[in-house]
Amino acid sequence: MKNAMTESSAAEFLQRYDAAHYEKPSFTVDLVIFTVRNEQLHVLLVKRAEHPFKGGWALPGGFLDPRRDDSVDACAVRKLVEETGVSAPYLEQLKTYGSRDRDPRGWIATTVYFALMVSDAVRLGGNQAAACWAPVRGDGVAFSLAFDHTPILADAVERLRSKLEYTHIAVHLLPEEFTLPELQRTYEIILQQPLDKSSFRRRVMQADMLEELTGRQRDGSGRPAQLYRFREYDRLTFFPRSISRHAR
Amino acid sequence: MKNAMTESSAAEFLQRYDAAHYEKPSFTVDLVIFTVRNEQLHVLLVKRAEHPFKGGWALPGGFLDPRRDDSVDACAVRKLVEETGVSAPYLEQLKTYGSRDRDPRGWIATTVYFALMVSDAVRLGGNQAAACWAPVRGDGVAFSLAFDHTPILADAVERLRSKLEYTHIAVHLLPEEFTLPELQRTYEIILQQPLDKSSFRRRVMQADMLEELTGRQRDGSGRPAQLYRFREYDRLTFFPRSISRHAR
DNA sequence: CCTTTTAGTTGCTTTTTGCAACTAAAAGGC
DNA sequence: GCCTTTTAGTTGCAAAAAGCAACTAAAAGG
Repeated sequence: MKNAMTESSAAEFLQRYDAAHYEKPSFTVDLVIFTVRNEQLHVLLVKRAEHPFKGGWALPGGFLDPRRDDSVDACAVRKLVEETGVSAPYLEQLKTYGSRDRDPRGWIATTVYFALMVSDAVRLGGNQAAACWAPVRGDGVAFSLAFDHTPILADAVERLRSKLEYTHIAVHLLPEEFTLPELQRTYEIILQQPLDKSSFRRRVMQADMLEELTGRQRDGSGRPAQLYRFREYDRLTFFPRSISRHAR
Repeated sequence: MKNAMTESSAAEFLQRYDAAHYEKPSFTVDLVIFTVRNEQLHVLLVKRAEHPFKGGWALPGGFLDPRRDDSVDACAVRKLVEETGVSAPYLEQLKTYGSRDRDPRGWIATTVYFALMVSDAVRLGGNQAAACWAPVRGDGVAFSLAFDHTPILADAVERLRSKLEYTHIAVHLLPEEFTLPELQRTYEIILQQPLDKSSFRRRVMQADMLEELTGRQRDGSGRPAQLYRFREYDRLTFFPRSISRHAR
């Protein structure tokens, strides 16, 4: 685009670049994978097979490999598949944490993603490591985690609750077909407060995001519930107003 | 904490770690610095002094230096001061972008922060490089930017608008003392739509975040306006409902 | 066929918002 | 001085939205 001289000096610069490169921090990607089972929010943890924190529980993740991973997002997807066998749930970048002290191996930055999935869909331990679903109480799990994973998990839980207030993401915690009472229960479990049935239904129906599966119902111990499917799995839609504030 | 054998094997592991380390991507921190001046949202851009994209406009930023920077956040603060001379405005992490292609020098990840500041407070060009405030129209600036900075800027603008909908962050674009019409104007400029005066004031006053500076007023061409100060500069508070949706 | 259980609706009250008209306090022209 | 213009700030009411509770609906089980 520019003249020949600029082009050649750019080429020279790039050639010399390797020699002059900055000292680099290490770079990892970690995952906070949420699911709801047994009426409780759970997070996926793995037992560390190596030092540091060998034998301790941690968020799944690991080093980004510039040869295999085309991008940070691709690395997150790769680790998600390795860990759960699931390829396309809801996956969103949370935040990047990096400092000199957070890992005894040195200056390491980690980009953390959070994922939502249906617990049945997951096949644990594909990565050879011991893994478990740990119930989330308050803003974390009952036991301590490796590295700075406890505050990271707390951030993820806060983000999840906050996004639940004004978006539809909870549908990603349910199978493709679900009922309105199931969806409401999911919100209640994560927000930790009961919601009014009629207000909840009004809100969801007005958002016009659900498609009624005509004639399909789910049986239970009472009247069968109508099944629905989420209309646009990719687009994230917003409620004009937060969902709790005035719970019942 | 564990037994001696575990301790010694951990020490050994850490000693051997350097040899076995992964190939690392390079790591930079970039800034999207917003201000409002002349009734328009502006973003700070710098002219690149070196290849690649030498002479082109880009978001300010650069390589993280593990020897100087204790953390990614600290690196962002350092670059903010280098670029603007301002140390403590509103600074929030936006997102991390990283891939093989986004920079001709190779696999580089960048963590992008976005900052809000009062335009008068800024002293440009402390970093020797040419810098300018570029007006934001729609979701970006009128000319093309280096690297993938155009979509990054679009993400930042979207995040700014979205946060304005349900938080108080606009106060950080104004000097410490400001009037309600000034605050409303700031919202209108960024959201690109007129807001109803009475609804706006009700909303802000109910949030109870402003402190009236009794007896202090700002003169203009009409009735003088009451001056206020934001009460809690650190805490971010939420409106229970988004601000636009039904504009006037 | 009566009770229990859960789903789903309806109607009314309360709260919140949108809107427009109103008052208030200054400046400037005449 | 007073009238017009300009911008700040308030008030009152209609419309919309949400909370709440009582209602109907559809199944299962004894």
